[in-house]
Amino acid sequence: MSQTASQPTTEPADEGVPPHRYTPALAQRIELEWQDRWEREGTFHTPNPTGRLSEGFDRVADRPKTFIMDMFPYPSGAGLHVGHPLGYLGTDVTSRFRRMDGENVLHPMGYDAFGLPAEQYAVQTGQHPRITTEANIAAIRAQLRRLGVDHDERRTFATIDPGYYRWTQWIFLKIFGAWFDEEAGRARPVEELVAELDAGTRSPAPGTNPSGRPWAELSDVEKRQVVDAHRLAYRHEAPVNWCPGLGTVLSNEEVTPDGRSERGNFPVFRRPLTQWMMRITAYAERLLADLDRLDWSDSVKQMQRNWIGRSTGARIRFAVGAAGRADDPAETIEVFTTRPDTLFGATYMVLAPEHPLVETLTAQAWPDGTDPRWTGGAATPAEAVREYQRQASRRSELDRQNESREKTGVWLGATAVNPVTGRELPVFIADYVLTGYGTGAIMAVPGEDTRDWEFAEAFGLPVVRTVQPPADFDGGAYTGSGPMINSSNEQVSLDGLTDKADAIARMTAWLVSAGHGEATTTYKLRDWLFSRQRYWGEPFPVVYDADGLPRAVPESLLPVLLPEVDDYSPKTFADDDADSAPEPPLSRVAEWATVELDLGDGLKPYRRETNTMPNWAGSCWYYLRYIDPGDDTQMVDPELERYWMGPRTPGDVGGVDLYVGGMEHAVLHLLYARFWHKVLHDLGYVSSEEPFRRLVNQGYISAYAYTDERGFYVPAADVVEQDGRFLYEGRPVNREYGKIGKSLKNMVTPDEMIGAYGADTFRVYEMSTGPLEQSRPWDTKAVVGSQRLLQRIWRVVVDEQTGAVRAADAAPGDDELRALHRAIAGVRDGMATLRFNVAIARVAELTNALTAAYGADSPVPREVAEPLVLLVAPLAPHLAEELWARLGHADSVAWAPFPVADERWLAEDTVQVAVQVNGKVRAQVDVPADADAAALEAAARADERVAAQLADKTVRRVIAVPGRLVNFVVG
RNA sequence: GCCCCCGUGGCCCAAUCGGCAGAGGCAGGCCCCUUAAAAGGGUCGCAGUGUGGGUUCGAGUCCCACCGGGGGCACCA
Repeated sequence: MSQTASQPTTEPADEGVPPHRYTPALAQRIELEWQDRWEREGTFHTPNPTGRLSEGFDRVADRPKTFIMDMFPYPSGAGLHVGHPLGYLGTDVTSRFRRMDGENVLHPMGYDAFGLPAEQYAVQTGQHPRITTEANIAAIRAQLRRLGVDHDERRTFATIDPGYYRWTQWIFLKIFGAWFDEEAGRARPVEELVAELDAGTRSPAPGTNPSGRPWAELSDVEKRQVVDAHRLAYRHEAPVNWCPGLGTVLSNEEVTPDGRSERGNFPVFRRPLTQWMMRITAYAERLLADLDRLDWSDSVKQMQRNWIGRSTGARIRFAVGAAGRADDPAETIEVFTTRPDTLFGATYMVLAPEHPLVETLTAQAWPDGTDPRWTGGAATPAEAVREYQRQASRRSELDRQNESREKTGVWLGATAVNPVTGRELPVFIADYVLTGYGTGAIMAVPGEDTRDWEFAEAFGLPVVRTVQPPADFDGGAYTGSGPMINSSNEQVSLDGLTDKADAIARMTAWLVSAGHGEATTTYKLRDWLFSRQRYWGEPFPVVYDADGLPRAVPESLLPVLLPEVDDYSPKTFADDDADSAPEPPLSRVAEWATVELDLGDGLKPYRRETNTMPNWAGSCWYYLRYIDPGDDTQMVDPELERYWMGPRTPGDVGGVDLYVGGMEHAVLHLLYARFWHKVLHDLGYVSSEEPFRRLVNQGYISAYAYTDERGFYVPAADVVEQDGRFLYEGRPVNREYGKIGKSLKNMVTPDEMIGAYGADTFRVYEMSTGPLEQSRPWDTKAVVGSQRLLQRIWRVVVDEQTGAVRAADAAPGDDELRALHRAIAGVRDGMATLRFNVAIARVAELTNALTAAYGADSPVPREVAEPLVLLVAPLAPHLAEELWARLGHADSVAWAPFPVADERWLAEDTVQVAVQVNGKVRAQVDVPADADAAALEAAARADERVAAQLADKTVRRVIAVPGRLVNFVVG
C-alpha cells in the first residue's frame, strides 16, 4: 500500500489533539462496530409482501416500494480502484434516503461471474475458474461491506450458482419454446403455432419451409424443422464472427468497428458456421418504440436507436435472366432502398458476394467485348466469382477498412431490367454490399449515392441524374434535395417534384400497382448470436436426437450442470488463422456429451449441445432473481414481481425504479435484457414491459498521471506541486490526465482511502465532487475537506474535550431554524436528483451556521442537532448512527424519518430585491416577502438612488417580479 | 462524414419558470489558537459564464453559427 506523505495516519492521535475528536482512528472504530451491528440485526433486510422473505412486512406494508440497483460487478482479480464505488455509493445514498423517507427499499447486489476474463485468468493461474471467481467475489464483497453499503445480503447470488443458472436455462427453454407472431406483434408458445398449423388456420412463415409443400404433407422431421425455424432461439448457419485468438464466435455487439474482439482485441473473421441465434430482430420495433417510454438519458436512447437502425423505404424486384439475358427472365433480384424515388437513375445492380442468387445468376462466359475492369482478370464469370468470393471471405473487417473504400467487384455476366425504364442493368458482386442488411442486394444509383458513384467511376458505368443539383455543384454524387429530373415514363412521372417524400410516395405507389415492389422497413439490428465455444458459461439445456434436431431438456432435469473437466481452456488458434474451426471444450468430455434420456418416447441416446451461453445471458434477467433468489420452484413469484416491478399506472412500463451503471453497457447488456424481458412479458411471466424504468449512467473518475523527461510514468502519489510546477524526486514532471490504473501509475484504492480517513469521509468526498452522472478527476489532496466537514458535524453534537453530548433542550433561534429548513429542502432536492454534491453543500452550510451560532462551549439545541444528523445519515451512515445513538436513540438511524422542511421557515419575512434601470442593477430595496408588483414598484420608486435615475426620464414600462426584482424601462 | 452530451473564479462544481453570477469544497493570502509546528477555527473572490450573432425589459439559462472537449455510429443501400 502506497501512502503519500500528506495523508493522515491511523496511529493514535498526536498529543494536542482533543481526546474526543472525530479522527480517522475513531472513524474506523465506529464504522466497524456499526457494520457488525447492521449485519447482526439485519438492519437492511427488505421484506417481501409474501413468501419466504416476508418477515417484518407489517412494518413497511403501508410504504410505497422502491427497487434500486447497480449494474452488478464482474469480479476480476484486479480489485477495485476509487472510481469503481461511485455508482455503488450513489445507489446506497439514494436507498438510505428513500428508506428514511418512508419507502420499502429493495437494494440488492449480486455478481456476474461467467465469462471470458475469469476463464482466461484461470487458464493463466492454472486454477479452476470457479475457485478464482469465488475468491474474487469474496474480496469485492468485503470491500463493499467496508464501504458501508446497505445491501440486503440475503438476496445476493452469483450467475455461476447452479441455483441461479438453472433459471437462466429455464428462460432459454421458454425462448426456445416460443415464436413471434407477427400479426399479434408478440411471442407465443410454439404449441399454439403447431396447433394452428395442424388446424390449417396458419401457414408456415416465409422462409421456414424449404420444400414448399403444404404442412399436412410434411414428414415429422420436416414439420419439426419448420417449427424450429420459427423459434425465438434457433440454430442457423450463417457467416458469423469467428475469433481464432479466443477460440470462439462472437456476437456483432462484441466486435469492434475495426473488426477485432472487444475482449482481447484479436482479429475476427467472417465465417459460415451453424450457431444458436436469438431472434431479437422480431422485437426491433418494440425495442425502438418503447425507448420513448423510458426515463433514460438521451445519449443511451440515441445509441440504442442507432444500433437498431430503423430505416424505411421500399423493396423493389428486378427481373434477371438465368443465362444473363434480360429477355429471358428466370429469376428476381429483390433490393431494399430508402430512395425508391431515384429508381430512374439506377444503372447497375450489386449483390453481396455471399448472396444466394450469385451461383444461379453467374453466366457461362463473358460476352464479347466485356470491359476488362469487370472480369477481375478471370477467363470466365464463374472463375471471377469464385476468386472474388474467396477474397471477400478471407478479408477481415479490418482489411476492408484498410483498403479505404476503394471499390472492388466483378460482373456476373448477368443483366437485370430496371422495371421503370426498361434499361438493362449489369449485375455485379461487390463487398461494399453487405449480406446481413436489407436483402443483401442493391440497385445502384451513382447520381445520388456516393458509394455507387465511386463504384461507377472505377468500373466505367453510366450515371443518370434524377435530382437536379444546384448550379454550383461540383460533381460527384448529389445526395441533397432538389427538383426531380429524368424521371418519367408513360405510366409515372416524378419530374418537377421538389419534395423527396412526395417523390418516394408516388414511386412506391407505382411499384405496388405494377407489382414490382412495396413499402417496407428494415433494421440494422441483426439476430443475436448466442453460442460460445467456451467452458465457463451456462450449458444449453438442449440435446440432439438421432435426426440431429434439437430437443429441450425437461425442466425437471434442470439445471444441466457444467461438468468438471481437466482441460477447460478452449482450443485457440493463431490470431490470423481464419480457416480454423471452433472446438468447444465440452465436446471433449465424452461421458457428458452423450446421455440417455426418456423424452416421452422411451429411453434413447442423445448428444448434448456442447456450446455454452454468452456472458450476457446471466445479466439478462438477474434483477428478477433479487426478488427471491432462494425460490427453487419458479424463476420469480408473479405476485412479488408485480409488487417490485409492476407498472405503477396504466401505460407505465414498470421495471426497476433506479438502475445505475456504466455507459459502456448502453447497447449490449441493456438491449439484450430488454429483449428477454419482453419475451417473458409476452409469455406472461412478468407484468412489467421493461426491465429498467429509470437508468442513470454514473460518470467515470480519472486521475492525474505524470511522466518524466523520458516519457515514463512516475508514481503519481509521490509527485509534489511547487509553485505551479510538478516535481518527482526534485525533478520536473509533465502532468497528464487519464484512466486510473497500474499502467499510468496513478492507482488509488478505496482501501487506502478508507485506511487513511474512514469510509464515511471517502463516501462524502466521492459524492461531493459532482452530480452522479458527471465524470470527474480524483484528487487525493481534496479528501481532507470532507473529513473536516464530518469533524465539524461531530463537534456540533459531541464536545471534543469531554466527549459529552452538547445537545440540549434549548430553543433554537429563528435564524438557525431558517438555516435548518433551507438545508432540509436543499438536501432533499439533491437526493432526489442524484446531485449529492448539492446535498453535501447544504449540509455544510447548516453545519457552518450552527458552528457559528453555538460556540464551542454553549449547548446546541436538540431541535437542530438531531435533524443535522438525520440529514447526513444517507451520506455518512456510520457517523450518523454513532451520533444518533449518543443523542439517546436506541434504534438505527437508518429507519428514522428523514426531516421534512417546514414552509414557514423557508419564507423570509423581508427580501432584498434588485432594482434595475434598463436591465442594469441600480439599487437594492428591502420589501416584505409577500409584496406584490405594485408594492415592489412603489418601494423601488421610493429609493433615492432609483428616483435619481428616473428623475428626467420617461418610464415606458415597469417589470416587477415579486420576490425577485423591479426593472424600469426608460427611454 | 452523421448523431448525442458538455464548456461558469487557478481546480472540482452551485445558480428555481429566463430575474442581483457564487452555495459547498480544494489550492492560495491574511488572522486567531500554539513556545513553535501540525491539527483546528476565522476571514478574504476584479471570473461576467468557450467565441460571434439573435430573441427579450432582462440570457450562464432560449435560438443560430463557429471553436474546444467527451462519447456513439459509419460502405447500413
